[in-house]
Amino acid sequence: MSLAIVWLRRDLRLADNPALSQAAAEHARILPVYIHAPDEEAPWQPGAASRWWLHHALADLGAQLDGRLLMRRGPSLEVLQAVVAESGAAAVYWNRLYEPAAIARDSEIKAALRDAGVGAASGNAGLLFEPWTVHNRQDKPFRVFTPFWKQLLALGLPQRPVSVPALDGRLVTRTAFRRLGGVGLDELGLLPDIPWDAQMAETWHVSRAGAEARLEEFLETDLRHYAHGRDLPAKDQVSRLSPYLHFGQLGPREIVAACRGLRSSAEAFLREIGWREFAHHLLYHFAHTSDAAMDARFDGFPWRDDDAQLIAWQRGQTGIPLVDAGMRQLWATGWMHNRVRMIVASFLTKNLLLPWQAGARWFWDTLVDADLASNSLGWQWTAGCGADAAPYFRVFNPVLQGEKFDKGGAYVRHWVPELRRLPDKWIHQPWAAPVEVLAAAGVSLGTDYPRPLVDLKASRQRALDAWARIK
DNA sequence: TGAAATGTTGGGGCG
DNA sequence: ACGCCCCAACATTTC
Repeated sequence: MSLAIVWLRRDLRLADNPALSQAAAEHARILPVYIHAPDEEAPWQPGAASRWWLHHALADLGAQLDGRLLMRRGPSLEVLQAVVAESGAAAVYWNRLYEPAAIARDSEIKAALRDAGVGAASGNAGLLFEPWTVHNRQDKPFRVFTPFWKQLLALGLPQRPVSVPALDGRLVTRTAFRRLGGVGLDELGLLPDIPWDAQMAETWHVSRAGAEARLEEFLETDLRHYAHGRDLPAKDQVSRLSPYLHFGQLGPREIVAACRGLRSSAEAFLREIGWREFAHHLLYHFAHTSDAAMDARFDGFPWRDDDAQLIAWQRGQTGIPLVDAGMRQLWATGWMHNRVRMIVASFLTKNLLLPWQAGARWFWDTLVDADLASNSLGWQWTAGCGADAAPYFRVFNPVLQGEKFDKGGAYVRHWVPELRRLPDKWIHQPWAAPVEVLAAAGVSLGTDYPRPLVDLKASRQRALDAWARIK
């Protein structure tokens, strides 16, 4: 009976999984394998929040596989070759990753396996379209989102996920599984040494069931108000599906399929799935953009270097309530509302004039949905140096953004409780409040809550002047 | 998927 | 009744 290895990476689901389905179609037995090879992910090794998520996602997938998910650690190729030898597998199946380093590694592995006479096949579980299949009339990759998205719609979004293979009696036998050994999930060291994850566990259900429940709830309740509601961080009428998508507990085809029949109300939401797709296509075609600006003029941009201010931003101690609220939500839950992501990113890159890469790195280390393509695009977009980016002079004013999108300050009050007794009028700019108002609210600036790191008006002007020097 | 500066308009107070 | 000024309110331009 022929046996196939299914090498799982960021496609941690049984449904809509081409590698798994193809392996099951072509072989009598399936051996699912996860390989922990942190060295191969440098310099973008997942941060602590991502590792926390991965741990629970693997635990859940292992349970779905009836305890038969083989885990090993070590260089991917060596491990695969060893498992092939030990199990007598005829072939290895996986779903493609699209980061430059992963592509290089996987190509080598595919070639090496085939050289050794082992079958190797890869499928697509992560994207709606393969990046090399989408191009404009000049046969070049798109650099602007809207025409890119129109093209995807014209091509027709894939509407049908791949069905779940019947795995009954198809998994590697328990005896064979035990003989293969492998390491326990806890031995991968993905969980934090100190228990900072209490609020994370309260916030997230890291499982396939959690992903399905979240998708269903979002489509039933939040989608109706999504076009406007997604702008209100206190209401949080957003999908919160990004971490599930990153680890492949849910696939984009499944989301498109779930939106069928909701056509018009789902339009704005599907557009966001389009941005995710755009990000992956961009990083595929412009491999340097995780580290360097797409707009080469920014190579000479006068970014500042200020560790104290960077740390204040990271810790949510900038003295700008909406910025601090966002940074604290990120630290506590591994996630931040998207509107607030734009605001904190604008503040870092424009008001503080600190490099977008520093912000991207912090997000990388702290987000449960940290994704190299989406993160790079988002930061370059805000910094004004990316493809189809916001113009550099578009500077968010966190006070006005707060008054527009967090009217009443519920979001700020939740994450910056030391300001909760301030009246609405001053909640987004405590530094401007009369002393008696501050006293009545029990706030002493500089003691209970920092004074603003920079003056918003002056720092905005400083950013515009810096931009004038490179344009 | 901005904000601020600048320009225009129109109503009302007033001489 | 009329012209003038002020100033919201809104529109347009600029960064």
